[in-house]
Amino acid sequence: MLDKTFIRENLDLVRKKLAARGGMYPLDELMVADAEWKSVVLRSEEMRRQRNEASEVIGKLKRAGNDTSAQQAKVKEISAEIKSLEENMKALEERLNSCLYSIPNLPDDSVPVGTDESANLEMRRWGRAPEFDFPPLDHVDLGLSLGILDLDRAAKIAGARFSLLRNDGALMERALINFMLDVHTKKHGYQEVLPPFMANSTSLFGTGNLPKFAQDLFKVEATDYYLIPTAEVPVTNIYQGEILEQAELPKKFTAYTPCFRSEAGSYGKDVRGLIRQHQFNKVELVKFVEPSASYDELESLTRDAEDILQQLGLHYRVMALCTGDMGFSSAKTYDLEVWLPSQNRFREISSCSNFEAFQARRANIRFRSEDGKRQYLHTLNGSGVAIGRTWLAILENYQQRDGSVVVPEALRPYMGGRELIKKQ
RNA sequence: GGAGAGGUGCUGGAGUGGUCGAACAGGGCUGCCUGCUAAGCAGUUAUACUGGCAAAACCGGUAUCGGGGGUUCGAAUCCCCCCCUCUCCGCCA
Repeated sequence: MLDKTFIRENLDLVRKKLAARGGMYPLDELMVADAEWKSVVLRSEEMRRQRNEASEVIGKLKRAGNDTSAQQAKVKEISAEIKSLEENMKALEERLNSCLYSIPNLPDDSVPVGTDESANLEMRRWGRAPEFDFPPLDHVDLGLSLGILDLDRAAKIAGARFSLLRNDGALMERALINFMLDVHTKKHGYQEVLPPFMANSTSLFGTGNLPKFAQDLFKVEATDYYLIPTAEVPVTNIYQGEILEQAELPKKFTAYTPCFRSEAGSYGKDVRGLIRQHQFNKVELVKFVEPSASYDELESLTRDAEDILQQLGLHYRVMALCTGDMGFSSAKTYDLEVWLPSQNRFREISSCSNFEAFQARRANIRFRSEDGKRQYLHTLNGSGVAIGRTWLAILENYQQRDGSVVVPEALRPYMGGRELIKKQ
């Protein structure tokens, strides 16, 4: 959510930056509603002032034993008018908020301008694609033949876009979770948290998932609970409504959670395999930082996520998303894309974003600066990294001619020293 | 799920219809005092929106005592609904 006052005072800039994102946003409607709202507020405040004054007089007269029925009748009228003004105000507020809530964050000046992913900018690349002297299989064929992946049974249990891992497949998934958490806590200094896997609508509003993206979420019927689409939601909301001290910043958290996404609107996309699932595991990184530090923190957060891929020896590149390809709440996003031999291209495995104060304003997360002033802090997060996609990337990149898969060295201590996954 | 207790400012904690943005204490800040420390004395100490202003300072207004609604001329205080915390019972991994 943007600051209403900022929009009002920088309308041209806001218009320009939103144009870079593409899409239509109700800026003019917002301004009109805001002006109307203001005039109604002014009137209702004036009426309240009158009521307060008159009521005080009545109190005094009554204590002196005077009759006050005439004054009371008058105040009653005032109250009636206030009530109608308030109804008007509420309607305007709703209109104003629905505009405000539908406007995305403004892209940072350093974000490349463009309408779709073709305008994303490659920042750097690490490692090299493995070369095979045999036709490489994709992770589905590998996983099925190794007996570590069972999609038919998963479909029976739940449906399409679910998976069942078995034996070393399940073990490797668990190993990846532990490996990533260890790296982020021990090497990168993040505090590990294990949050609820469901969150209420207030929390989802705070991160910007609601109200606009309700269709992407699974909601638990007859409750206000949603399955979290990412750990970003519960972890960012840890400090919802709080005021932190400047000295405690930055605060850095890492969390493992499963993630649940309806994937509405992605019918026919990535239907094969584990790339796009209704449920997947992820280790997330979340930071609460001072505004002046947030872009440096985005760089280091991205490096922290990259470190995982480097330790696993997976070839990847870092993309700066362009204005048209960024998520709703983000001011700047780097995607990490890992090499997938079966597709002969890079696929997203992590997304690292600086939200500036966009989420902090929605979730009301502030900090007290050294001069005692309260202001919104900046939030960031990034996948550190997606477990499911790492799992399949390892299968594809480390496959052998005989269909077995070499376990990356960094992962072996987490798999009882196992060096190779063979047919089970 | 049943019964009960409670949710007030940075903290503790008063306050059962008007003079309450809220006693009192603690903490914080400013000044005085002081060889140093401790103590003492005086003052000060919320947030949001909004009017005056180009802006800040400042002055004024409105709102805020878990959230929402109601009663009333007037609500922290009365009534209703909801949320959260605690205790006991039931159920349960």
